[in-house]
Amino acid sequence: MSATPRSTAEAAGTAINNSQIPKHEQLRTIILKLAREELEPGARLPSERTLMDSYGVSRITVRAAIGRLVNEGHLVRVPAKGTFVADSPVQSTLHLASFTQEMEAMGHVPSTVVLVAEAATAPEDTAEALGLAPGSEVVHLKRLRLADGRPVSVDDAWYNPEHAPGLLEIDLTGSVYKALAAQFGHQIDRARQSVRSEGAPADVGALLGTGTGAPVLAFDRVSYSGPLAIEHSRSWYRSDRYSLTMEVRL
Amino acid sequence: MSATPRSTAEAAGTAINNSQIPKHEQLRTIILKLAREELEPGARLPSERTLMDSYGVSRITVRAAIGRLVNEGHLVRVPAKGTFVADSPVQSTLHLASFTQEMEAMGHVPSTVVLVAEAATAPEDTAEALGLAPGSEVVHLKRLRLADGRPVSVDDAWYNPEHAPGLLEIDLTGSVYKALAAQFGHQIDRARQSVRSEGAPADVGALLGTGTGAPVLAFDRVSYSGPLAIEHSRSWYRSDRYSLTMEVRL
DNA sequence: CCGAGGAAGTGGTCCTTACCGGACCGCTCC
DNA sequence: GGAGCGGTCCGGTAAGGACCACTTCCTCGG
Repeated sequence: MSATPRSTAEAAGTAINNSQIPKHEQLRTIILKLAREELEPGARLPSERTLMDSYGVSRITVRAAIGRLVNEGHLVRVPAKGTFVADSPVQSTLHLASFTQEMEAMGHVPSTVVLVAEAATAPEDTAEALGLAPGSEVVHLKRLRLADGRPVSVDDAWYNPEHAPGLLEIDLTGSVYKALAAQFGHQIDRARQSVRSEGAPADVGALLGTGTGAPVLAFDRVSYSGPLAIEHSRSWYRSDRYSLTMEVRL
Repeated sequence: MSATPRSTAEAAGTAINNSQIPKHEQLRTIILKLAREELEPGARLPSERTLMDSYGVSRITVRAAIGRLVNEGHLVRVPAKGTFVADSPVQSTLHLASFTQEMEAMGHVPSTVVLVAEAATAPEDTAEALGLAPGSEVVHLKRLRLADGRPVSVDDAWYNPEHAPGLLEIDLTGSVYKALAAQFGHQIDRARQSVRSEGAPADVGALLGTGTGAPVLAFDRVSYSGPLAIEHSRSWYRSDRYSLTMEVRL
C-alpha cells in the first residue's frame, strides 16, 4: 500500500491517460462537463492548483485547458478570486457555416429551391468584390432557403467562374460550400460580411411570405478561400425566424 | 565584463524589459510589427527557439506571444514547418465598445439625450438576465444617441443597482461604460448580444425620425464585468446610419 | 546518378519550480 | 466594536528542461 493519495479524479473514473489525444484536450472535456452539468452558472470552479492535484497534471496543462474554455466563452477568469462558469451557454452563432450546416446544427431540416442558376454579367459591386474586371462573366445563383419547409432566407450569390468551373452542372439544392471544397478544392475559410436591417424588396417579400417592406436582416458577404475571393452574396433573412447571436469581448 | 551574449534584440534596440507590462505582451507587439512591417504575407517567422534567444525570454513567453497572434488571425502555425504571416490583415470590426467610443472611432461626434433616468422595477427578462429576483428594483436608463447631431439609436438599459449604486447621480450624457469602470470598478469586458431586424416601435420611430415600422437593427445585450452581469440593454439603430461589419473564420 | 537513411530543425506537449500582486479571512490591538 | 495586520489562496507570469512527431535536407552507399 503506497501512501500516494488517491486523486478524486481516479475515484470518479475520469482519469487522464496518455493516449494520442493531448492531456489538455482531455482535461478541457472533463472541465466543460463539470461546468455544464454539475455546476451552476456563476459557480466557482476548483482552483487551478486543485485541478492539477485532482487529475495529476501540471499547471501548464490546467491553464491550457481552462484557457481554451475561457476563450470559447464557457468560463470566466477573475484574478485573485477564481474561475467561474459563464452565465449563458455558448452558442456562438457567429461562425462561418453554410446555411445547410447552420440549420442542421440548430436541429432544423434545411431545403432549397433554386430560383436562378445561370451565367451572367457581374454587377459592378460584385466584380469589385471578386477582383474581376467590370462586365466579367460570373456564375449567378439565386436560391430560396427553407427550414422545416418554411421560408427563412433568399440568397443571391455570384461566383468567380475561374474558381468554380462547371458549378452550374452540379446539384445546387445542397451546400455549395461543401461542393466548392469537394469539387474544386476551394475550402471557404473566411468571410467578411456586413449586416443591415432592410425593408424586404418586393420579390424577396413575396418569396419569404412576409410581404414587401417587412423588416429583414440583409447580409452582404464576400467569402474567401485563403487569398482568393470565391463568392459574393447578398442574403435576406426573415427576422422572425433568424437572429444573429454573438459574444463580444474586450 | 561578463560573457553574456549580446542578443540581437538588444542590438536592434527592441529589448524586452521587466516593466509592468508582461513580457509576452511586449514580445507580441514586437512580433506583430515584424510580421506586418518587415515580412510579406506568407513569409516564415523566425523559429520559436530563435526568438527566445534573440529576445532573451523563455519558450513559454514566446509561445504565449505567438499564440495570441495566431488567435487573432495575424499568424498561422504549421507543425514541423514553422509559423507564417497570415495572408490578410485582421480588422475585426466586431468589437466591444460603447456608443461613444465607437462613434469617435468612426470620426463622428457623439452626443446623448437622456430620456429616462430612474429607479424602476425590473422587467421579467431583465431580472433574469441580471440574475435578480423577479420584481427587483433596478436602475433604468433610456437615452437617444446621436452622431454629428443626427439620431442614430435609442438605448434602453437596466443596471443592477448593487454594482452601480448612485448611477443616477452622475453625468449620463457621456459613456456609462467609462463611468462604471471609473466610479464602481466594474470594467465591462464581455457582452452577449443578439441582433434582429425589427419594425421600429412607435416611440423609437418618432425619436429616430424614421416613423413607426421602419426597419431598424434591434440589439438585445447583456454586458458583463468578469462573472457579474452588470447591464441589460435593448437598442434600436437606424439602418441607414449604422450597420454591423464582421470577419468570420473557419 | 539516384534513392535510402539519418541528422537537424520545427512546432506540440508536458513537467517542475518560482515569484508576484490582489482578494479574503481571521486575528489582535486599540 | 472597529481598524489594522498577517497568512493564505487565487490567478498571472516566467524560467528551463525534456520528449515527441513531423518535415527538410544532406550525405552516403548502391
